[in-house]
Amino acid sequence: MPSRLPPLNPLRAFEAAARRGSVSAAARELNVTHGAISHQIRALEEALGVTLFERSGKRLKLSSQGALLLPAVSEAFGGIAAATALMRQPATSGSLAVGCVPALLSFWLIPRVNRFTEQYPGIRLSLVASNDPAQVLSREVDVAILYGDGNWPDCWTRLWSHLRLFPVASPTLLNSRPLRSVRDLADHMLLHGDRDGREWNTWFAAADAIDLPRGPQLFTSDARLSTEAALHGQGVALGDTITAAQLIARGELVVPFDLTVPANDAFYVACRHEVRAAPIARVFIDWLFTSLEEDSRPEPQTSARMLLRGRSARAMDDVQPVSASSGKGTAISQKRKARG
Amino acid sequence: MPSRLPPLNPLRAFEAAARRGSVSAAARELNVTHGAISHQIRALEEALGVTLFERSGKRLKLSSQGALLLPAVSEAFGGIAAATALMRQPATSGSLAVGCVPALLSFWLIPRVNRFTEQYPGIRLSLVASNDPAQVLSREVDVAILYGDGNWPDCWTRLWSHLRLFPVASPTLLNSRPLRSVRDLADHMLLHGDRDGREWNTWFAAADAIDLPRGPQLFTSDARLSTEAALHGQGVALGDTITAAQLIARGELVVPFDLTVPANDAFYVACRHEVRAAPIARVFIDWLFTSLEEDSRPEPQTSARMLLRGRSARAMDDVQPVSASSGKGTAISQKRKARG
DNA sequence: TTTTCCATGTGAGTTTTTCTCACAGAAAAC
DNA sequence: GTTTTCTGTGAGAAAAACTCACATGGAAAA
Repeated sequence: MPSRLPPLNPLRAFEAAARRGSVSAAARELNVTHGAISHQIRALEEALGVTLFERSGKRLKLSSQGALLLPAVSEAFGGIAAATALMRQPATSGSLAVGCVPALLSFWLIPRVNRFTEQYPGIRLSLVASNDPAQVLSREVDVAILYGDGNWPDCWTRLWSHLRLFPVASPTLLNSRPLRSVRDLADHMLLHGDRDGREWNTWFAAADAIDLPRGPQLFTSDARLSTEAALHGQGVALGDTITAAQLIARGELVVPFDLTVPANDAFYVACRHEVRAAPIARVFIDWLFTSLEEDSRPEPQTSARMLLRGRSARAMDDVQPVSASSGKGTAISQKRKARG
Repeated sequence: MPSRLPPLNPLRAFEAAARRGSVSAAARELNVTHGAISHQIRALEEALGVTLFERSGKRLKLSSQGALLLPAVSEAFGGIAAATALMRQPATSGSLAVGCVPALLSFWLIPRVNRFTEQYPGIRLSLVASNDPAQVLSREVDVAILYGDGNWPDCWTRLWSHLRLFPVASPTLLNSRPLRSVRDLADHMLLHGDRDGREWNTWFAAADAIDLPRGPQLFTSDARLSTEAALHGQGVALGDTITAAQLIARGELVVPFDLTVPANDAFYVACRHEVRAAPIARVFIDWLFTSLEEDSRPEPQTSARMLLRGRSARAMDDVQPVSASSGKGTAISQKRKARG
């Protein structure tokens, strides 16, 4: 009766040799002689009763049976290596790859990340501008802040924040070409952070201005670009209280109208289950949530409401003021992939 | 510089002990002494620099660090075991445990299983009468034919057959006490294959006889028992074209009315993903589907329709003949767990 | 064509790992 | 309280892993 598992050390030698395509290279990797690898491969072939390599010519070539075995073994050892690497790794040192929606990365995370790195100097963050959930599973990133509906199977996922959308523009632009009513938007370039103008359509619908003639339009692939264009006075973009909050607070962007539109989607934090269990990931995720709370506690409530109230006194034309109904002020919403 | 992988044999001992929650049980499983397991766990803890078990009381309890490690290791070893099992196992030899709904097992699979075993004499089938999906995951059975809605997570699942229900009774019984109309059912014992009479209620509703007075009732835990009672002339049960088809074809049961009722649930074939990949499971599953096709091809279409048409000529009272709408004849439906 | 380099295979001997055995203490069951 | 069952431990035995030295053969360079 053969045991459930093959001899594991010979299996390790097989995996290294197959991956490297060379007995000598595997030997070097595992810090043993080539003879040891050769013996181990033979031992495994004998235990399994199959030929794992074709031996024709100087170098080994994987047999069809060996090719069947390699993927499962590679994955298995990969999983073990990752899990034990986590065990060896102290809670507050090591590297962490973080994926983040581009606009959020530029306008929220990057201005704040020094708070995290100062608190955890042993952690080396690697930031990736991306809204691709597949990068979580493929291990390109360890933790991701994604914009979407949160339905990513096989991941640990938690809602980070809902959003609301509203128009933003550079104060310089609005000084030279004021926005007194929604109709005045036709005099400005509309800056889209999505490719089909869905965000702006949603806002116009809520403003009962879906059929209003529009001026020139600029379409960009993500909200970071449209926001940057707005910052440069190119036109009016749709912002949200999270990514645009600091820009608004610093007066780099102003909010001409009181109307906000809730997004269908939201920001979520996601990671693989095994990563969620790692202390280094946990401290970063905890930091994300507490940072958001701190942002939404005394300061952004003040700045967002003061700001929007200022605008409503100036541009109350056919857009009605939105009742500030919650202590969190007007949450900003946005369309899927548009915040990306 | 620690190697990429921890010592693999100690890791195997850890996994077995953690899974079993017992050093002695792990020792038995791996065919070594408990002392060997104890040493190996210690060696692993030393190599990783962590404590994997809490040692308070008699038995081991997984520590938080151990709990971090176990899932990855279990999965890794599961993948290796599956891959190597494939290598060792010829396609048409070995043992396969099959779970099957009791009625289907007795009246469909057992009369046919010789066809499979004759075709694959090297395969040793083990049959279990059960409709419990948990047995698939817990490895008590390798493949299961289950009656339900097909929603069993973590399993490979494929629809095998939909069903329709209709009354069946022994010809001997009907000779002495004929069924000329639905009202005549009150003169017979109603044989239930479920505990709440839901099947018969469904059929009576379709027959516009939900309020018809009913005679004596016998409730059984599964359709095999109710069918067997019908075979013994105890009364009228609800049958279906799959489990009752052969009985009907052989004249052991007759169908007094033309009305059939579709089931909410169906028969599904289910197995663990790793089992699905095994050639031995694949040949059995393929055989199941081809056998069903062969059953529904020329012969059962003929026998089922001839049979039902015979009844409609005899008992057309207030039950209207069902239009034979498909080449597969009248499919038989039944209620969840009732076919069990 | 010959020479050189580099690859893997192999058997015997050495080292390391795995395992057994016997004893021990403690917890749990009776 | 006694008995059973559990895990831990050190020393020694057995098995696995590894080294070493020799061997063969393929491929590239001269």
